[in-house]
Amino acid sequence: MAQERALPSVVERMWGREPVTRRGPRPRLNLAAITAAAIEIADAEGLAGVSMAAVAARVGVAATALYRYVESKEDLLTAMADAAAPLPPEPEGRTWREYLAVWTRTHRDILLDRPWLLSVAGSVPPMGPRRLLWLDRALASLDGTGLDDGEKINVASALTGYALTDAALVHAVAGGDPRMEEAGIKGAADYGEVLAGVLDPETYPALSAAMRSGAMRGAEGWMDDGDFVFGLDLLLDGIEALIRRRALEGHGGGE
Amino acid sequence: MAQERALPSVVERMWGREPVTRRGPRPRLNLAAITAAAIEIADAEGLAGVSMAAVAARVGVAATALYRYVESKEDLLTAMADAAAPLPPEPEGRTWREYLAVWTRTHRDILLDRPWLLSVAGSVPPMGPRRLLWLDRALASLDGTGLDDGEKINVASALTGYALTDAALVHAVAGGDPRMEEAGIKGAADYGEVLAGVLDPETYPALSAAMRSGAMRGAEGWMDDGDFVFGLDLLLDGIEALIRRRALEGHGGGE
DNA sequence: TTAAAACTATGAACGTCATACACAGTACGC
DNA sequence: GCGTACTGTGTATGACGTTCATAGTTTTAA
Repeated sequence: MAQERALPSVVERMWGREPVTRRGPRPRLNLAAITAAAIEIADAEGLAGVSMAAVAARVGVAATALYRYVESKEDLLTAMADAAAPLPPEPEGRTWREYLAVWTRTHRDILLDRPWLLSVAGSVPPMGPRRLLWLDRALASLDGTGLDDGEKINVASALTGYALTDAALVHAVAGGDPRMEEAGIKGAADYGEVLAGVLDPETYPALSAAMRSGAMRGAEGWMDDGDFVFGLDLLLDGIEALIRRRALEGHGGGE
Repeated sequence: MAQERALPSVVERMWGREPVTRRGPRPRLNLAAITAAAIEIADAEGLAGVSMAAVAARVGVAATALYRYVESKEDLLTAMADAAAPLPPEPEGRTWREYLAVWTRTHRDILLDRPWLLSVAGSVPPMGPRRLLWLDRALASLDGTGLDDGEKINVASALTGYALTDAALVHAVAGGDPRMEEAGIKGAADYGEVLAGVLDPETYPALSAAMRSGAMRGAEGWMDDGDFVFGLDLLLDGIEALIRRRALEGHGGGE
């Protein structure tokens, strides 16, 4: 039986494999141009501004013309999620730990720069050329550590996840939600203060104590850079421990 | 100056503080009933089925009546994200590590049970009674470890993030996207196989090698339970290292 | 007991959006 | 040069979130 497996058609286009056509007018557009326009809108107005009509207007065609290049708006978002990724950092002779730290931080910074990515990135497994390049570089940095391929992928997944959730949290606490600003909550300190007033110390003993002790207040407050490094080091320490364990187990191709 | 800080009105209602009214007809509904109906719909049909009209129909009022209890659909989603959380697991005399392992796994399983939560959970900082109860229990489990409150919160955040991204990944790879099934990609193994066919070994050396080596294939494939435990242990090992470090530094309240 | 006040739910209406479909125009193959 | 296959357009549709004026209901005050 012939293999039925293929890439979804958007993904095919993300890899530059636009269908070869012989007859008919030359296409005026291509997926990359459409995606770039959509990203510009998202950067300027957020995801809410990205309507098919708005994107089409920006590239100079009617709204329905986009459906020649994309099967649905979902497809467009998928393409955006990949195209928005810049090139991953260069290894430059760094150790795996140094490199993965930079890799994760850059990853997070990209998400903070483009908060709309947060709403899109988690939904689809990475299949585009840019995101997979990031994955490749993470795996490459772990060459010679003794981890097997599956473990390397898991490590990269965990770091990706950390970048994503840290960015989501920072964004949410620091002005991501207009309702918070309306309520006068402008940052982590306010957030903690309000919570401290609401929590019943009997049902929330540990949390209300933490809030009252001012864990969210001051210069060493919540969600500054130190907190990012903190969580990142948690993961990297765990990875380092694993690598050391593998090294002790012997370097053979064991089970 | 009087403190302007307050909770957004939905959040106020999530805490049971519905506004006290004296005159006029008794409200037929409350936020909890609306939220419960919305959750039932989301469980049955996914987030796409949750329209204001559908929710209103389920509780037996006109669509516009909901706006007496909620300022926007966003508000409703926020309330759903909190109400969907069950009670956190009980400590039952477990060590912090045992407890946080159960806590994180349960957290992830909830997200897999209700994939629609994935699209909602990351957007807003937890401010509702249920989600904060989870946070409280995580902090409580770290009592006596020598970590300060800020560190405890960071630990809980990192674990929350891990639960979230692991669930998102499992969901995405295993049937979360109808486009994948259309393309004949039914699981991680197919995913790996297709990628192996697309990747150019020169630009993606590490990744294409991993795919060709079959890292995603077979019983020890991608995204089974072992992979969840793998990443979780990474984090827990890191936390354990931190706790040990703190214990050595001395038990005083020093910086 | 009555009148005003305050609040609830309703129905109709609006603007926006994603998308389907039939059509007109265009370039290539024969 | 004719047919074919493909591209972009215009129109239309149905769903959705939300606004607003209104009718109806319960409580307060006289």
